[in-house]
Formats: sequence, structure tokens, C-alpha cells
Amino acid sequence: MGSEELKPFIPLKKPKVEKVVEKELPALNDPDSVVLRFAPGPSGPLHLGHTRALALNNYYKKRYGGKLILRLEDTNPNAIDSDAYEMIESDLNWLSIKADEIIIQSDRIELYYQEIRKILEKGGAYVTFSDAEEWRDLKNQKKAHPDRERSPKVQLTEFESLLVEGKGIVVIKTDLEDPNPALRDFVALRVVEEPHPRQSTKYRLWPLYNYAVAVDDYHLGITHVLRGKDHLNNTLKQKWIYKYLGWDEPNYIHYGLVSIPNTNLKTSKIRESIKEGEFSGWDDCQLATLKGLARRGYRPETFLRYWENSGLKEVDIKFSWQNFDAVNKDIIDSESRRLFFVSDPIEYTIETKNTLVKDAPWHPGKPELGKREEQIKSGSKIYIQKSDVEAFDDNKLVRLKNLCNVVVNGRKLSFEGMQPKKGSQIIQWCSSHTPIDLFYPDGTIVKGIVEDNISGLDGETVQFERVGFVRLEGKKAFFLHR
RNA sequence: GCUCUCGUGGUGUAGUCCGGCCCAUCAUCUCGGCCUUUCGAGCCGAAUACCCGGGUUCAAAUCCCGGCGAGAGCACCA
Repeated sequence: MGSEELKPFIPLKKPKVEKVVEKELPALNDPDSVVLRFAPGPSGPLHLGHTRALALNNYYKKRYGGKLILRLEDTNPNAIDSDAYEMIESDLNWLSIKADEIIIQSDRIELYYQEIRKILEKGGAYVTFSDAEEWRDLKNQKKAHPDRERSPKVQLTEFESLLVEGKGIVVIKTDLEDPNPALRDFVALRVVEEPHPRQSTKYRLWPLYNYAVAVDDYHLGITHVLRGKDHLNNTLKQKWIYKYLGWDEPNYIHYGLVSIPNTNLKTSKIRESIKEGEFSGWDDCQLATLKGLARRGYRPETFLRYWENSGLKEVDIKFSWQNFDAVNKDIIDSESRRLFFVSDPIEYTIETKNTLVKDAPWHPGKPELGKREEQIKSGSKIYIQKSDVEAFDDNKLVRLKNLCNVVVNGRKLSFEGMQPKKGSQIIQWCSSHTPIDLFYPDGTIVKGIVEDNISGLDGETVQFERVGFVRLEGKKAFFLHR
């Protein structure tokens, strides 16, 4: 058989069907009424790490027309920054995420008392005055503390007395035989005598995380709990409370942990460093707080888009600044005006017969934005970056970008034509200028000058050509990314 | 140590439930080329991945078993 006859038998590559897959996050169960929550502890302002939970919850809220509750978890009087309540709300605001309801746990202490009474009554919890170690040791040996076996009636009496005095704890009974020691009997409420920033000394018995979360999730009607998988065990604990109270459980969704390289996210550490003067405040451009990142010029949409793109798989992931920056650049590039920035400026004088006019567009892709014009007369000072000057020889022809060609001669630049010459070096320059300090997130500060055109641009992101995108703030510029 | 998760290019992601249209998607990064009075943007192209080993099957990224690896939890924190 000739090759022509074989043709029908040659397996053909199937043409690939162009799949236009609308990429989206996985669907939720029970999508009919979706109630979600974002529940930070008010220990400081929000940082990059918080934005994932926020973005994901917000995404599903919008997708299903649901409701998002901001719940401030302030049940540990020792770990509260009283400014944080407001800072968190303003951070949400900045992200354009609207909480449909704001709940503060320390306003709901009576509710936690009410529900624990029910559990005590049903024999699902107990009060003990045992010291922490003894109680924990017994647990680890799968043994019950004697206080565990007392009748509900006694437990209730002990509970009421704990409200006024004594040093005990209220414990939720689980399965003492559970192979995972983390899941055996856990504390629901404990005594804290320190005054609470909002409630002062009104209460002395404070609920702990797992207990308060379960009670609130139920009473707030939360349908879907979206959180990191570090909460896997917490979910199991919280289910015991649902069981005792006969409540229907919400849908739990756990996503993998993110590690954010080279970034300090520990609120307590940051606070310390601010106190020591290492950072100027929560909005220092070296920090990955929302305030710090906002100051550098990251856009709210960047956070949302980045996290929605990262999905919610249970694998642990690494945060990529590169990818994050790419998202931000995509948003700001088309709207950021261009400027010349000259670091370590060296002064030159220009010689020209005719007055020259700088003809530089505010944005190369958007002529409608107009130009940044400037008249350059003979004798005008021209400033050039030291690193560019280092490549100069006398009689070298260079192109002052958007102006003209010049020949370098000592500290003089002589006009040498308007037509750009192929191959000649093109450099940025400043004449009339403003001094500006460029702050990098690693703490370095570069002093330089910027064209005298920035008056109307305070607070905006612009691109310093060849340097990267920055956000302007007075006589400062904060480096964003390339 | 115990308990629980999870392993797709450098990074993130789609596909895994219900095996075939997957010689594996998209984005970013990297490297070329084009364009450009920015080292930005845009356009074109390239390179790079199903943790390993068995099994089931006509057919495995997808199912089963074993290994290896990574992470988390083990608080009177949240």
C-alpha cells in the first residue's frame, strides 16, 4: 500500500476543542441562603494574611447574594487593642467589603452563659476547680477528673458560683477515648479577672474560642464556615456543642495554609517594633498590614482578585509577591501617569539656540491625558542620574528623552538635533524639579528629584520611568513594584 | 510521639467525586523575537508538571494498595 492508501488509517490528532471555561471557585452546597462570617480577633489592624478569608467570604457572598457578618472575637481581655475595632472596620471599608452586620462577642456574654446552662443541664459539660496541669494529665491518660462525674444539678450550682468567685473552668465533655488527645474534653469558659477594654469588670467568666464560635455561628445563622485548615480540630470540637444543643451544623470548608515569605505578620511583634521606633506606625511601608500596603499603592481589587485566583484547596500554598504584583500592575498600569525620577542627580547646563519644549506624554498609551510640557531655555540646568553619567564620554551623543539629542562636553550639554538617532542612549532627566525621597519596603531610602509636575498627583500611583510604580505622598514616594 | 489533612511546571490554578475528548488548562515567572524615545505595556513564540512503586483496566493525573514527602493540631490564645 502506498502512503496515499494508508492515509485513512493514520490516527488523526483530534483538533482541540477551544474550551472557554469560565473559571470560578467551586460551588457551595445549600446555596439558597448563604450567611458567612469574617471573624478576626481585635488585636490589631488587618494584614495581608487576613485578606484571604475576607476575599473568599466576600466572593461567595456576592456570588450567591448572601450575607456577610463581621464578628469581632474579643473574649480574651488580655489580647485586645481597643483601637482595633475601628481599624478593622476601616480596613474592610478600604477593601470595599461591606459587612451586613457587625457583631462584637463581648456584647453577648449573657448568651454564652445561657447556652452553657443548657449544656450543663444535659450533662454535656462540667465545672472543675482542678488546676490546669492535673486536669490535662488526666485527660492525656484518657481518665476523667472526679468533678466530671457530678450530677448536672451540682454542676449548675458550681457554675452560678463561678460567675461571682473562684478560679474554676467550665469544660465541654467529649469522648475521652478519642485517639486524638486534642479532641478530648475542652475548656469552654474560664475566669479572667483583668478588666476588659469594652466591658471593664462586668464579667469575670469569659468564653473561649471554640465555645463562643459555635454558639455564635448557630445564633447568627451562619450557613457556611470558610476557614483555614488549621481549624480542622476546632471544627470537630465545635460539633460537640452543636450536638449537645441539637443544632444543625453549618457547612464547613477548610482551605490550605498560606505561607507568606519574607513577611512579618505577627501583630504582637509589629506592635513591639512600632513602640521601639523601628516602624513609623501600622501604616509603615515596610509592613504587610493593609494600611502599609495601601500606602504603597496596592489596590483593594488586587487582594480580592489574587485570592479568588488562589482557590480554596486543602493544599498548603506559598504566597507569591511576584504574582500579586502582576495583578496589581495589571490594574494600575493603564491609569498611572509617567514621570522622570533622577536619583543622585548631577547638574549639567544645556546650550541651545532655540528654546526647547519637553514633549512627554503623561501616559504613552493614553494621548488623551495630554503632555507634561516644559520650556527649556539655553543655560537651563539639567539633572541626570549619576549611574547614567558614569557611562558618558566627552563628545558622546545621547538622547534626552522627549526633548532632543545633545553632545556631552564636560558639564555642558549641547543641542544636536531633534530627530532621534537609532542606537543612541536614551536617558531620563529633570530640569525644574522637586526633591523627593523614595522609600523601599526593605527600609532603604533613595534621595532624588522628580519633575516639577507632581502637585496634582498627591496620593496617586505613578510610574517613575525605569524605576517602577510608586505612590506619591508629599515629598515622599513609596515604592510599589516594577 | 499521637491525631488529622494534602501531594499537577519555579509559583498559583483547571481537570481527580462519575477513568477515555488530557501527548494535561489558564495566569505569573523565565528565555527568544517584534513593537516602543521606559528596563513598563502590548503582540508572537519557546521551555518547564501529573511525588515514587505496584495493582485493576482495552484505557489511570483520575480507582485500589504500599512507600515517600509536605503541612497543621495536640493552650484555662484566636
